[in-house]
Amino acid sequence: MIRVLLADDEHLIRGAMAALLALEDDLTVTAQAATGAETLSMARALHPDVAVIDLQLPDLDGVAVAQRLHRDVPACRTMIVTSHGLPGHLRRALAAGVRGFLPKTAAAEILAGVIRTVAAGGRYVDPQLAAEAISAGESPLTVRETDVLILAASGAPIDEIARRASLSSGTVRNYLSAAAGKLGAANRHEAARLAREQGWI
Amino acid sequence: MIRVLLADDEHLIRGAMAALLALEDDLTVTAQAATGAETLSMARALHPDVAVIDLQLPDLDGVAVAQRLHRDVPACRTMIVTSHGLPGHLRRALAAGVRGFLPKTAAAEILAGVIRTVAAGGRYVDPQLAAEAISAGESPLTVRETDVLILAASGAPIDEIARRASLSSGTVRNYLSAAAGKLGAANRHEAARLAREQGWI
DNA sequence: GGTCACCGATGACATCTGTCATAAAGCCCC
DNA sequence: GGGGCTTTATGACAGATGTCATCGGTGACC
Repeated sequence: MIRVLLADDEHLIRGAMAALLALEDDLTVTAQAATGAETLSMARALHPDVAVIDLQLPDLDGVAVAQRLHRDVPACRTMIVTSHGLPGHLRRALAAGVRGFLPKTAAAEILAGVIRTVAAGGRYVDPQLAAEAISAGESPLTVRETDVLILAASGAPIDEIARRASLSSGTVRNYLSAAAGKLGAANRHEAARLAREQGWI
Repeated sequence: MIRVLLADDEHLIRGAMAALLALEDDLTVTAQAATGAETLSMARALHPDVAVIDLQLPDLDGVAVAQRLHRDVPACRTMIVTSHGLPGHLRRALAAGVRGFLPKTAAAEILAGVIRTVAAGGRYVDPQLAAEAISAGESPLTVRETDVLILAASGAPIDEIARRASLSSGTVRNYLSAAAGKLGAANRHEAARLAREQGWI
C-alpha cells in the first residue's frame, strides 16, 4: 500500500483529490495539509511514501517544501501539482529533486499512475510542459536583474524599488533597462509580465 | 436524483470533483465540460438540474456562461466555483443570477450540500467572501476607465493602449490618471494591480 | 596575468507619463 | 431647462523613466 500525503491550500480541491485517490486499491491518503509548515510536520511524523504538493501554498513555495522534505524525510518522494504550467517552475522543481510534475489540466485518470511511478522511484513530467520547458530555455536574467524585476512587478515606482533593494535609483534603472532589453519588452512592466509568464520571477 | 454538469478546464480537478460527488447517493454527474462552449452545448442537450462552473474557462468567463445558460436552459440552476475569491467576481455573479458561489478554499464536505441547496432553488454564498464583498463596495471606476485599465494591465505603453482603444493618447492618460487617483495608486501599473486584486478588472 | 561577466554607481539626454485646466458633446434626472 | 456625470479631446508642465556611455570593484576561468 502506497501512503500518500496531499498538500493543497484549496480545501475543496484537496478533498476532491482524496476522493479520487480513494478509488484506488493500492493507494491511501494518510494525511492532508493546507500549508508548507503543516506538510513538513505531518511528513516528519508519518513518513508517507509520496507527497503530492501544490505549487502555490500560502506560506512556502511548493518547491521549497519539497526541498526541505528531501532533507528531513529522505525516503519520501515528492511530486508537484500546479494550476499554472510554467516552464520555469518545472525547471526549478526538477533541480530541487522533485520526481513528478503534473499540471492540473492533465487527465484525472493519470494521477494515480504517476503516484505509483514516483513511489517506485521513477519520474514523470507532463510531456507538453516538458517540450515547452526545453524550447523556452532558461531565464536570460542575472540574479540581481531578477531581484529587481520581482520588486518592479508590484507596480511600484523606481524610487521605492531602489529603497527596497538598497540600491541607487540609477542602478535600478540600469537593471530594469537591461532586463527589458533581454526580454524584448517596451518597459519594465511588460518585462515583468513576460517574465511571470515564463515562470522566471 | 439531482443531475449535475461539471465545467472546469482543469481536467484533474474536474475528475476529482466528479469522484467526490460520486460518493453522494442523490447526485449524479451527467456531463463534464472543459470550455464555455462545451458547457452550453451539453446543457442544451442534457438539461441538467445544476451546472457547477469554474470562473476561469479558456474561452468564456464563468459568469458569462451562466448568463447564457439562464437564457437558453432556464430550468438549469447555476453555481460558480473559483480559485480566486475576489469580491468583484461575487458581485458580478450574483447580478447574473448565479445562485451559488464557492471559493475552492471552502471545505470539500459542503460542496454536495450547496448543490442540493441550489437545486432546490435556494442560494449559497461563502460567508467570508460575502463579508468582503460588502465591505469592499463596488468599483469606483467608470466604464471607460475600466476598459482602459484592462488594456494597461498588460504593461503596454500609452500609445499602444490608445491605439487599441481607438482613443487619443491624451485621453488615455486622463483616464489612467483618474483611475490611479480613485484607487490611491502612484501610477497606472499599481492601479491595475489593485483593481485586479478587487476583481474589478 | 588577461579576459569576461556581474555588480553597483554616476551623468546626460530624450522621451514617456502623470497632472491639471479647460472645453464640447451627449445623456440622465429632477 | 439646468445640473451633474461621462466621454473625448487639447495644451502645458514637471517629474519619472528608458537608454547609453563610462567607471571601479570582484570573482571565475583559461
